[in-house]
Amino acid sequence: MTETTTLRRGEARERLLDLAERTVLDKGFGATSIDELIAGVGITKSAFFYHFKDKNALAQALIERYLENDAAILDQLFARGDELSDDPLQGFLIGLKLFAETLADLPQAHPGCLAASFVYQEQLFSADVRALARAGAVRWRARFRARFEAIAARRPPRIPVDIETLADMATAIVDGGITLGKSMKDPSILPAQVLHFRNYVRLLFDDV
Amino acid sequence: MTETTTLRRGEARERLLDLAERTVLDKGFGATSIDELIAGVGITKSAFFYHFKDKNALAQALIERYLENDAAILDQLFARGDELSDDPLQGFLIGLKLFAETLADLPQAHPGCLAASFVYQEQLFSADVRALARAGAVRWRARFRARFEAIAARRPPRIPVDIETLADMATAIVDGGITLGKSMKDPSILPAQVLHFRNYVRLLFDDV
DNA sequence: TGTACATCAGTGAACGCGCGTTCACTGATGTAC
DNA sequence: TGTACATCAGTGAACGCGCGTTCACTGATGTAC
Repeated sequence: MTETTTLRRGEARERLLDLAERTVLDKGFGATSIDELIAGVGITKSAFFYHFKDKNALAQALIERYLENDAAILDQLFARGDELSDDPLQGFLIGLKLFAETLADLPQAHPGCLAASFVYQEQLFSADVRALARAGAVRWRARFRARFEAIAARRPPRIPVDIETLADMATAIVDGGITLGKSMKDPSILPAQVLHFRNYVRLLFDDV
Repeated sequence: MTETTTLRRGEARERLLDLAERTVLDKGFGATSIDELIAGVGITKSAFFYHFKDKNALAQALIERYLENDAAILDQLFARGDELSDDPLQGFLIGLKLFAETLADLPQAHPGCLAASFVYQEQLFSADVRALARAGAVRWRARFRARFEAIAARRPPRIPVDIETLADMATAIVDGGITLGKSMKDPSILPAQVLHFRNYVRLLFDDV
């Protein structure tokens, strides 16, 4: 496969991003060298610098793509949940279940959370990239917060809870589940954690 | 402060570990150079290699020390919880509250989870170090699993849950809470997440 | 339809720097008798 | 208490390699007229 095949327009860039994402999740951004990326894609180093002005620009493109992608997935799953129930709580519980199932159906373990992997390498990145990574967490918070406010407006929780930190729990449990699953090399950990979070929401807001 | 002061026996090694831990949590193991560590401690590079046969030996010492340390803290807090109540559930709930308070009282944000930071840099470490990091998660699982089994033996949970994944939830929420807190630069996130986990345990096993 | 030009997607060679690691050597401290 | 020796905790200089980055240049593709 050292064979050089001609790439379609824009394809080299996509391939660089794909390979970089996998590699960064595997060994971190700092340990991912431009040399190994270009070797994997089959272009020269100068071609890399044609697509990205420096290594930080790669990080930026990587995280933008990652955040857009997971926002789209969550939008889709929770929209489907709301199609199946008019009640905001039930729709949300369905969405969470769909999310857990989606994660469980992934052929191999979820490769990792790119944003989380950046958190532990902060000093490697420019301020823009760090701001972008933080914006990811802020978006998750806003998404779940809005939902929990709608749920709590209909029915108060069984015990008093703070809505914002409850929203953050979604982020924390997904990130923690990914990390633990990666550490234990057990792909079933992440979906199981999502279902525990779902249980907690049920116990808080549902009659059970 | 470039002043060279004589170090007590074994002190240079400790200082290397202290500085290395902070630096690794800040920017990752790969991005932490031996040069900056020795500059910070005030010894030469050769002295570093006197204390650690190579950089991986530093990683090994770092994670061993970290795991011992957090096991000791948890032992102490949950032992105190059990002193204050004979019921395994109540003792555990007290322990979790003490844990959240301890985290909240830290002067600055919890600097990070060393084991988690290693997960995203796997390829940098020898197999021994990777095994050691994984052993940390296994120990947390065993600790919480034993406790939940004792709790469930007295009183069944309100809804059926798997004990092992519930035990893992402690690890996931702490790790996720640390990462999110670090990302948002908000030290209150981690203790709040621990308290949500505590709520979940209460809702599962307590009359509320 | 043909031609001129702009843009796209690269090539190839060189660069300097920082990194982890090695090696021969050394002064201070601790221990045995 | 004195001396011999071992161990501890380093020093200083050199190493080669891989890294990200720069620069001048180029062939293929797309667009305007």
